[in-house]
Parts: sequence; C-alpha cells; structure tokens
Amino acid sequence: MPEGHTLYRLAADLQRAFGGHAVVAKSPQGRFSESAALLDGRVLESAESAGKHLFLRFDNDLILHVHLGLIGGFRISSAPVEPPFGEVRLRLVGPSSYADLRGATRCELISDEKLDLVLTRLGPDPLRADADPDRGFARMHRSGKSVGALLMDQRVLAGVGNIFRAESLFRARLHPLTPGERITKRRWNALWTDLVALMAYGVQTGRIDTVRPEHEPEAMRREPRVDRHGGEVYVYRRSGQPCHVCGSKVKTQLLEGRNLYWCSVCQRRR
DNA sequence: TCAAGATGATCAG
DNA sequence: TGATCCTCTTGAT
Repeated sequence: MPEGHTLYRLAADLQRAFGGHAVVAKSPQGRFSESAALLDGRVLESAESAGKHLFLRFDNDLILHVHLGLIGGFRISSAPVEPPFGEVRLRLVGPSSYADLRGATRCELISDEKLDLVLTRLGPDPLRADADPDRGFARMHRSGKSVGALLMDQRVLAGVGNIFRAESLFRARLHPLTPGERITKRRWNALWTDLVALMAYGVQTGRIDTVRPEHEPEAMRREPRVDRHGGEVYVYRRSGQPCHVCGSKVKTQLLEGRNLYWCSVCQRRR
C-alpha cells in the first residue's frame, strides 16, 4: 500500500538484491506464467521508480512494469527460499534473496516505447531531481476541481497518495476543497517544497512522518501520534479526534471515492 | 469466523 | 460517477 517514497525505496532494494545477477522468475499463482518465462534466467540491469510505478529492466530489452495499486506488495526476503504462500503473482529469486509480488494492479512486460508513454502521462515526481514543478502547477491552475482531488491526480503530481495529500494540505493550512484554479504560484511552490522534503524523509526512514520537532515548536509536542502505517501525522485517519494544533475535531469526507481528512479551523476555506 | 476497509487506477456509461 | 480488480488486516460478532 505504497506512496511514491515506498516505490523509490523498493526500487533501490531490488537493485541491491538482484541488480547485475541472473534471476529465476516464476509465477506460483499462474497468472503471470508466460511473461515470467521470458524473464527466467535473465540479468536484471536496473530497477527504477517513477511516481508509484516500478520498472525493472532486463538484459533482453524487456521491462517489467509494476503498479502495486491500493493493496499490492513486493516483499524481499533473505535466503533460504521458502515455499510461496497465498497469491504470489511473481517470484524473483537471486543469489542471496528472493522477492514475492502480490496483489498488484499492474504487472506486465513492456517495451521502451510503452515506458515512454507511461512516463509522459505522469506529472512531476517530488523525489526526482529532474522534476519540473511548473508542469504540475499548469495543470492545477487551469482546473476547477478541488486541490484535494488534484493532489491525488498522478498527472499533476506523481507519487503523492492519500497520506501525503492530507498532511501536506494541513501543513500548508489549505482547505482541501479549494479550487485548483485559486492556488497561487507562491502557494504551489510552498506545497511542492514541502512535499520534496517530506517524501525525501520518507525515503530515508520508510515512514511518513509529518509531525517532526524541527517542523513544530516544542509547545505543540504532546503524546506520540503514530498511525498504524507507522508514522506521526496531523489529520490522516484521525477523523473525530482533536486537532493537535487547535483542538477542534478532525473532519472527514469521501472525495472521488477516497477518504479526505482535514481540520476545518486550521484549514479554513478562503 | 466473516465482512469491511484500505497508502490506487481504469473503464463503461 | 459508479463498478471493478487485486490481497491482506482489522474489528465486529
């Protein structure tokens, strides 16, 4: 259940575990058997992420494209190799470890042309040094949809999911239903800069921590606020609980099928 | 033991 | 906008 920083870490972990080695590729579940056969015995040349997409390039010019979706997982384990349990779509076995892919929304072999097509459709990724935030602003600024909906749109920002959306909007004190066309360049730049920092921290730690001592005055520190995803957050999944800053109840609402969280006092509508 | 929900995206209408 | 796909965890019974 990843956001962009998780995919970034996963790509690095896969590169470390399998990069430069021939892998054994199987589909214990059977749904990916034909494609797995094309990868079996091939050398993994590189593993990279873009937004929430993962790309593994092999020495036969095939690229494995994976999108974990809401529920997918790609778990790397150390040898010895255990028998697969549950629904393992793809298993890669390397010299000293193996990785099991489950529940992915997308798992396919693609060419360089298709790779370019996927990348073209993505907005700027805050984790990539070559990202151009102005492209995201252009999409945001000409849309009447809410900033809450637009932050989840991967054509606007690649890699941002429900947690980063809720937390970055809280930290910017922006109401999630503010129309995108009313987001100024200055506000957009502040949002972008914050997401770059938050997601880079997520890459380092593997957690989404939005409440950190260096971000908030000592007086605001109270009891630990760890969500079950493993990080400290202000509003995500805290509906009905008091806001850590002002004490009013955190609100929630379904927006385009996803839960939205915000504090109506700290994030007033303008 | 079982149903609901979840860090997501796509497609049809 | 709603239905659908995918798997696992959590919480209710």
